Amino acid sequence: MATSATASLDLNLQRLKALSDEKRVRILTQLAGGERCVCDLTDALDTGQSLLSFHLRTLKDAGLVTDRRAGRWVHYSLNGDALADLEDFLRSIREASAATPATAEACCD
Amino acid sequence: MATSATASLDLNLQRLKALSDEKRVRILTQLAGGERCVCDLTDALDTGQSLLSFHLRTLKDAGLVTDRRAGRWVHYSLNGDALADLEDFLRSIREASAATPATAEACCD
DNA sequence: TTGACAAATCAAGTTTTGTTTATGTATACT
DNA sequence: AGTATACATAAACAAAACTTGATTTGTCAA
Repeated sequence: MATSATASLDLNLQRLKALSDEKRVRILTQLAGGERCVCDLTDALDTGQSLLSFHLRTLKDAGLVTDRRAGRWVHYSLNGDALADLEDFLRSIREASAATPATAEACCD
Repeated sequence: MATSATASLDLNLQRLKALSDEKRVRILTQLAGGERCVCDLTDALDTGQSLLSFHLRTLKDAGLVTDRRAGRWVHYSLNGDALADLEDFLRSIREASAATPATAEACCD
């Protein structure tokens, strides 16, 4: 068990919601290649600046990305720890499942 | 690298969407405790039967759960492989991120 | 200080998604 | 057969999310 205990169910849910949009997932894969400023992302994702800003805020509120101001530009980068937390959350469900006997309680017999 | 290559980006996205609802996450945590029939889940989640059926279908369409008919009852159980695929997908993004040099290409200097 | 540029915010409109209610289908029991 | 139970589906509605366009904030350069 790693750091998953640090992320509450609500936080994990917020992060899952943040990842439930294609554009936001694409943003993350872009950021996986390193820090990016918004102007680069608008080019890469072919999206309006305002819309991109909206999605970046969603990701930032969920703690999945961080931002850094540099002059006129704002650089975004991926927060790997948040992703790791989410992996741990999913694993905890999966491992609980694996631990249950194959023949679980019959529900209504 | 495990089985993640088997799940396309679209499938991973569909699964992330399926996990972006609190009730559906709670269903999964219930199923982590073993196979459950719908009637048990309605009790556990305090949700109408119809609504539960809707959410179960969403999970099933995403491949996150499987169902098994037994007489009048339908038993649902969690598909651990699908969760594992999702973990691998998140990890692949995270590890790509970790592999990039700390000082990435400056975007607009 | 003025103008230009990068990005965020706001206020709309549109689309998706979740919820409810009613109905349909399948199985079991008598 | 007929009835009851367990679950799925359909339509109508409500709520949330996404998208767009206009405006605002912050920064830099002349």
